[in-house]
Amino acid sequence: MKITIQDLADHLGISKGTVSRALRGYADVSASTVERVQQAAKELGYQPSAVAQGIKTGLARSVGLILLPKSRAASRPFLMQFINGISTSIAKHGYTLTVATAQSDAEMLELHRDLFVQRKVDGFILPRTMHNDPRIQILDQLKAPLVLYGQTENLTQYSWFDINQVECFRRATTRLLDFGHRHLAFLGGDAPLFYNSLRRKGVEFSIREFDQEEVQLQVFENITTVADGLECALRLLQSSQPPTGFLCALDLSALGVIRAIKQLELIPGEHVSVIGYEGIPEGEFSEPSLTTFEVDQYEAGFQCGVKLMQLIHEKGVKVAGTLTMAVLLERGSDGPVRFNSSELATFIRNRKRLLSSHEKLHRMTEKSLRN
Amino acid sequence: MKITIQDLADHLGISKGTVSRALRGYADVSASTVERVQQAAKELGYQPSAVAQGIKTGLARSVGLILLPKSRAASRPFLMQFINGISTSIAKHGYTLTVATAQSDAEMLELHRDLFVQRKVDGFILPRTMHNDPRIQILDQLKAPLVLYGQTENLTQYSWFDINQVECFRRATTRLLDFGHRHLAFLGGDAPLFYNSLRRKGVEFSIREFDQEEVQLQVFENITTVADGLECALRLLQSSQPPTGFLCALDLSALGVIRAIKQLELIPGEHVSVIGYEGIPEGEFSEPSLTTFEVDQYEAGFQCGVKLMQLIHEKGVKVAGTLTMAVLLERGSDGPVRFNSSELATFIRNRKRLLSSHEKLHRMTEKSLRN
DNA sequence: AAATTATCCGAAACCGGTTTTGGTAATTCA
DNA sequence: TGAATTACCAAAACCGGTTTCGGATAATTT
Repeated sequence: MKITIQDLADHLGISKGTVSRALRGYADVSASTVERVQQAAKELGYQPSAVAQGIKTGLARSVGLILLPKSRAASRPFLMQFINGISTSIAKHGYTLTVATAQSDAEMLELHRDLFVQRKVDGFILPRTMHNDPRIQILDQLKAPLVLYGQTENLTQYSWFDINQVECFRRATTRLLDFGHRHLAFLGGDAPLFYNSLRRKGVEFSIREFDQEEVQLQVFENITTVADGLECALRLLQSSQPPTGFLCALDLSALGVIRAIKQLELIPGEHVSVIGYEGIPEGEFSEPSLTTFEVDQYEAGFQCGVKLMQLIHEKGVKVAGTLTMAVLLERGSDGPVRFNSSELATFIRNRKRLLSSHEKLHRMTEKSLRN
Repeated sequence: MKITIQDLADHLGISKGTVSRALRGYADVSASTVERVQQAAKELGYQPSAVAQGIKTGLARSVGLILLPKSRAASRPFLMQFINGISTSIAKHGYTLTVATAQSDAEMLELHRDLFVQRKVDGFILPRTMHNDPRIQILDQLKAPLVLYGQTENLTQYSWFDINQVECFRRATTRLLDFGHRHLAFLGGDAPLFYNSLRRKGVEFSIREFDQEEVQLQVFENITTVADGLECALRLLQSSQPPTGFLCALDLSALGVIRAIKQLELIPGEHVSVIGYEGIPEGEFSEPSLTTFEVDQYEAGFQCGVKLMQLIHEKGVKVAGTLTMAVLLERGSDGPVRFNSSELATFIRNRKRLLSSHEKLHRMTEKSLRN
């Protein structure tokens, strides 16, 4: 059924070794033979079996990406373009992407080991790096090539790609400070993941740089969904010292904050400012649209793929990290401070008290409009 | 470095053939030898190379899934759980998932052929089936096992899995008709994809079933994003015969419709009803929350994986299709009709005229509240 | 014209497994 | 006790490629 190199050799009346050397571009094959072989290969639709090639070369020509779908909220938006980027860059080397999912941390580690030991993949891309990432320890032991998407401890030993998240959050924070905000809240994401400390560090760095004792910062962690952000912001805004500016580690939580602000009948971007991070599509359609840093996930995947190909093919290549910037999308969810924290607290309290009468009024105008 | 079957055989002082037969469970190996081999394999961490196995068995033990990221909007939400489902079901057979992306339709076809001819995958899962899907033609030619996620022409020849979308949209439509709606709009999705005709068929079926000449249906196609839905609904609602009920092939467009309704200062679920399909997370957090059919993408992927494993392993197995239902999430975006189409048109016209004065009034109350 | 060197290709070894074949020793049966 | 099985395993063939080795022929040099 499927045509093999032997079939091709028989068809041409030459040995299969010569066919192989012709197709691999060895010098000791005459130009005319190379021509004939290539021609026949195309005609008969011959392509060497990757499996058979792999046995001699020791390479599976595949790259592993293992996902943990339980952390659904955070990994959903970035996935498609990230996969696209990896796939596109490694395709140039004849590589494909092997994607597997694990239901637990333990299973994830096993999967990494098994996939490499069984030679189903030649290396890994590790997204969502953790503090003292256990995946790295295992793969180091196996001497498996790996590229990190994100940073971690002992970075000089690895190839990695990341957005300069410290700088992003430094800029975001400085932006709010320049707008006159003095009471800020940082809603962090998944605590065990390395990105979280980086983003927080950026916020703290900016405040220290600002050199003002008067700045108040409240820090929270594990705010990863819209619901989390909504709940957290509702609570904070109704406290006695509400923040007037929210720095959110994730767009999803920022959308929740915006929702909370609107629920309290305040105007996001006027009464309270919000800045997110990641650039998910929903942010564009939110009202007001979300000011955020847009991360190019395609590019991230692409670069990770390039680095992994280097590690696998260019022996003795030095590992290297790359840090790029995300683009700040200045949209509608932030702006100059209108109230300071105390004024905001009063405003919210009053508004709350008047809410019932306001509702009545609103219903009245509604009724009058209908008729 | 990596331990081979020969290493293991040498270590045990037996031939590699016996090691292989012991591990593969052949009967002509003594129980004690099997025991010794398994023990040693575990101790030395030996796992057979999938590449080397594949050369003799002819199987790569991988399944192909090729994505077209340009159709970003529609494929984004379902991806993660779908991949998870496939990966989980095929893992039981030692299979992994090979994911590749194509930038064009032509490249997609090439990729299918190449991956199979190079024996990088043993079969394919084809999501987002099209009318006269060209992928199927190519794979049929190669006699490549395939499973469709979705339906198409000549279905009896293939294994497939799908949601009964005709029934979903029949129910959705009947629901709106029962609510008293008589002017409906169907916002279809990607026209070349097969699902689109199915969903439309469900709508038309319900209306025919209802046996009323008085029902008005407007049909649109290629409404695939929030922006599309917003634009289309804005236009329709401001026409002389606006629909009071929207049936959306995709949640994303339904969210756009909701936005349009709110932009016209109408209340979704009261003045105008909207029903979506797919059950994306955003629908839960929309205001009002979106009435929609929740599709279990994990289950879909899982079943596709199961069917493909059957095709590959159980020779002579009959192809089979499976049709399941999605769950209707009765949420806030639909309800009993308040105005008929003409009344709604008048209402919208009046409201528009009064909008400026309303705005003034609103700003006044706003000001009064602030002080 | 003989010696040397290039050119080109067939033959064979090899990669790491699986599967078949065949032979020896132990067991069962007559 | 001898013949026929049976149990077990080593050896070898094989899968479809790659790569090494060596030899034949043609081209060049002396």
